[in-house]
Amino acid sequence: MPELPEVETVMRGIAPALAGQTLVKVAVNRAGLRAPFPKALAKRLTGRRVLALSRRAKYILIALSGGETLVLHLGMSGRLRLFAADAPTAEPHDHVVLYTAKTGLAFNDPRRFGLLDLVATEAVGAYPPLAGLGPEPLSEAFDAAVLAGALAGKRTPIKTALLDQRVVAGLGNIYVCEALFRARVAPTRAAASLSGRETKALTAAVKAVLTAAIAAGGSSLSDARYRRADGALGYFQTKLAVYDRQGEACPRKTCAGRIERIVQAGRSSFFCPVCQH
DNA sequence: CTTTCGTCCTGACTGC
DNA sequence: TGCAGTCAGGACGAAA
Repeated sequence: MPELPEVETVMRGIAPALAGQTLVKVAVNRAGLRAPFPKALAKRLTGRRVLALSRRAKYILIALSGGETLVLHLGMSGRLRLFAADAPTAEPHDHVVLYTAKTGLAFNDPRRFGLLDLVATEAVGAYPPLAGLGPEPLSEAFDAAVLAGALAGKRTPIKTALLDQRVVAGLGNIYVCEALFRARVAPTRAAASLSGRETKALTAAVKAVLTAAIAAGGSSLSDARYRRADGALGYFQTKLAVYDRQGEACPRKTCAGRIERIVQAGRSSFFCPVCQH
């Protein structure tokens, strides 16, 4: 569900409430999500100070005193909900709740595809889910030459290639569709077939759409599962050009096309067959 | 090696 | 109203 802009928004939302605070209690309501929680997680975390929060790809990293870092992934349906400690709330699927003196932070995830793990801070980069990730799309490490290199020799469709977190980290189904639309590249194109010009346009489109989405607080689609940590909805969904808009007119004013939906690698792709080539 | 496919799980929506 | 079927923002492991 959440992609890079949503994860970034959530991380920024919880950082002020956690950074510098001490964890006074950790409630574990369920043994594990995608991976089992470290044994006795609750006890090991109590008394730790939160040093800093950051994001890598779709992972939120919460660095703690004691040389360990909480690695958190929201999966498809994960949500972090911040509440005041003197007005606690509980909802179904609150799997883990972190408490500071002032606030509680619930990790809620109905589908349980999310991940919460505790890793040695110095080894976070080598932690298997993070180890093979490609460049951060908003960093200077991601440019047209790097993308071209990652796509070289790939026969898979460009849509599928961009979902591969080893190529570029943090994109998901929504923003891949949106970036391809902005770059006017058809999702069915073989990854290695893009011209230098197209690769350049695609790199710029990825950066632009992610930046705009972060500014809007992410996208909250119709099921409204994604929320900011304070409960507010993102509003970038109103600006999506193609995602979930099959049948609608292409938003390019000079284009007479209609948005189509196809399935690639088991995932929906939305695009304009007229102006994306 | 690369690429596709099924699977993990719940909830929301569609159509009969 | 009920119920079966479909689909979902992700990621992994097995299989080809």
